Amino acid sequence: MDEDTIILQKPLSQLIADQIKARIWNKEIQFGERLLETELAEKYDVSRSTIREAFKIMEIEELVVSQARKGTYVADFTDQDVAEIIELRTLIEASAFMKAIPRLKKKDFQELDKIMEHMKVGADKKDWNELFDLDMKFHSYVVNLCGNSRIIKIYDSLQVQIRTFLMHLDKYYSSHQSFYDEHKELLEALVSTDTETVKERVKNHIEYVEEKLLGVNQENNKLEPEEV
Amino acid sequence: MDEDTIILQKPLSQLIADQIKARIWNKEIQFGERLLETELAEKYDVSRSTIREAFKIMEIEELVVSQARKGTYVADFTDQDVAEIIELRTLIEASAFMKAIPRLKKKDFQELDKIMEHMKVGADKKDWNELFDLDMKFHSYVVNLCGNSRIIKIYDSLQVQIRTFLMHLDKYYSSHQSFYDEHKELLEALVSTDTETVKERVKNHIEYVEEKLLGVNQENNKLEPEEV
DNA sequence: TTAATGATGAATGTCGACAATCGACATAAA
DNA sequence: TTTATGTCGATTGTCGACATTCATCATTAA
Repeated sequence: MDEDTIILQKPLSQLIADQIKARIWNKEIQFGERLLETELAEKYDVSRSTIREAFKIMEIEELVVSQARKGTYVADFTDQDVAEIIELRTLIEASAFMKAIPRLKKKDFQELDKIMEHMKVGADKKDWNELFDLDMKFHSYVVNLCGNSRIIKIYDSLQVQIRTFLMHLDKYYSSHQSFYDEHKELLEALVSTDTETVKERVKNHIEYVEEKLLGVNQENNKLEPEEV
Repeated sequence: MDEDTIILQKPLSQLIADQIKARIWNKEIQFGERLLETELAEKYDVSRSTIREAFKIMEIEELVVSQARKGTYVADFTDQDVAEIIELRTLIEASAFMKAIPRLKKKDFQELDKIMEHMKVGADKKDWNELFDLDMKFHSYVVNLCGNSRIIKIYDSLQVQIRTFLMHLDKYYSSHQSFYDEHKELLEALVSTDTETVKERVKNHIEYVEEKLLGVNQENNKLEPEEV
């Protein structure tokens, strides 16, 4: 272990789960890779029980999959998985955004504006990592206003999954600037408070992520790939 | 424990989770009740580790909620929770049904017809328990055709939750016969394969469950309550 | 050569015990 | 009486060890 500070209050298993999650994001652990209880227990200097609990936590977040007596594996995001996640996200987010519209107060727009300012900086710095963080913040902020804790929970889980497979791509079919512009348009739709406009823009926005970031449906797409 | 047959192949923790779930359905365990690891370990004659694992399994199904160092509690379905679950179900099911329509084959309709026949028998016997089982089968069958494993998973979890709080009501604002009729109409809509018709009927159907079974929005409802 | 069988090591499932923490009650101070 | 503090039992968190199951590979028979 890097540190042995005595923080606690959170269970060790939760901390371990966070560490493993970070490792996956950093590509130190690959998709589909098997996670061995014994090995990780030794690595983090904790017991196997603790690792097991950490696995369960990550299983709830759908970051790992475990089969009885077959072991625990990091989720493997095939094209099929990505398509499923995006379909579900579209469904959930379009609905949540529409429910959020009438609840948007002045201070909410101020908050969203602030995120957009940071995103502008991130775009100038061409920092995808920061842009993705702000992207998550932006969308989560609106979805959190929908008032349905179960929808919010599912959405959070989807965000983690999306973030995870985005981190594992080695190039994106979009510029940092247009990523910013996309969110700017989405915000303008929200300001209009017109449900149909918002619904359309959310769907377009997610389509954008699918096509321009992931590069799927490239046969219909003439853009030149940009390096990250 | 009732039996000590040596089945296995499934982890003990999974079997324990099933048993506890059954106990909740049978009202032997109340909503919001605290589940003590020690007590259950003794009751089922297993170690606390096993009970802990069972809790995690139920947590994934959202049947229990656990807070670090505060314990694990059976989910408490407040009116707010029920509203959230139904909202989510409407969203998910309407979408899944529409995606399922073009995939419905002859043998699928035969299967659904068979379920309806059983439901007719259940309605004649005025057996809510059986009707609810068949209701779950009917809806799950169609949703399973949608092709998105994540949507199916969420739907399964919702079914379990709905089934759970339905079992805890002591009366329903609907007759067994009209429960059957509702599904008959839903099936006819599917046969028509018209997306808009199906979408409408799914929403009406879930509204029906909400109003006629749960008795919410009774101010707009002149029906006399029927005993179970 | 191929398929079936059996032995061996590795990994998961389960266990009981100890450690850390929480909640409730009793006691004391204001 | 009310609030604060300290003790103690109860409960969860973590641990290391044993039991069971799985996967691999060598061996053997066809």
